[in-house]
Amino acid sequence: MIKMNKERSLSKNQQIILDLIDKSSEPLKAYTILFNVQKKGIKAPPQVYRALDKLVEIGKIHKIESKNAFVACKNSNCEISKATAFSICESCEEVDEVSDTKLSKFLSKFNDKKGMTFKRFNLEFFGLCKRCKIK
Amino acid sequence: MIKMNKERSLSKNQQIILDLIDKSSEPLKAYTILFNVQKKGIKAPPQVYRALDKLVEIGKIHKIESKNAFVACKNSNCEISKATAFSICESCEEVDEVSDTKLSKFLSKFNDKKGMTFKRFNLEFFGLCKRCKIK
DNA sequence: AACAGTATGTAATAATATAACGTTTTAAAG
DNA sequence: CTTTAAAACGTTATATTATTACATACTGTT
Repeated sequence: MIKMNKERSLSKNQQIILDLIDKSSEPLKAYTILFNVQKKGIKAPPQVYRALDKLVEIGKIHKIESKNAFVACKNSNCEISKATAFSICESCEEVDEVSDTKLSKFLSKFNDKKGMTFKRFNLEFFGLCKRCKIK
Repeated sequence: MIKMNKERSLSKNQQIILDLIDKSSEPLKAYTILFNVQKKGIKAPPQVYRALDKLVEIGKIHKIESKNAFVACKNSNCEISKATAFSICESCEEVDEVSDTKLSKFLSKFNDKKGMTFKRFNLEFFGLCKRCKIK
């Protein structure tokens, strides 16, 4: 395995699965991933879930909780994702990562009244995308 | 003229399940609910999921997406929940509904760069609660 | 009473995720 | 180069979460 600069080198299964998610235009579910990588030798759910867990952990992908599906991180230098926001069209199901400095600053600075310390947040917006509004 | 808050009357199963969630101090999962209401005649998953769907729809409960669990809405007059935020302790698993005017205003006003119109959002903060920080 | 909409009960099954095991590979230190 | 510990792997089985499908019953109008 070739070790790149500061880049963490992914294992074989992790790379196969990241490649698949990366080139997908939509969030992929674990079993969709499984079916699509069986020809590459990944045959069982734990192999997929383990790679997904790791990829999430190192910030290469994010889980869309409301859909149990995974998307590649668009912020190429995002290593550990602690501030994620997504827009989800309820009509066409398109999902996009929202990257807005004001938003992430506001939420990262947000302080709980009850004294909790936040390490991480996940925000999901639902609505209609430009195209679906017209229809 | 008095404008009545059109109270929706809940069905039997909906009421049983709402009561259970309401008096719970923690988010409840669908099958935990099922086991706890079997003595009341609710015997199968679809009965639980149908009631949950309806209760979510009318804003009586919220789903904590990252936990596949349900909590009662604390805003007693919240009819249709379109702006939800929760704090989740990663140590003790305590979940609280965050109600902060600034936060909900900021997020409700948030405009997507890509022209999406948002109807609703769900925000989940993760961290350590007061008590767990001390330990 | 007739109708539409909502809710119910039930069986079967689909979809999502993890446990538990032993083995192999990797990276780094001696 | 060998040792070693951590990480990743492969495999089987099973746990957990959620839905489909269909028949029946209840509720509130007209």
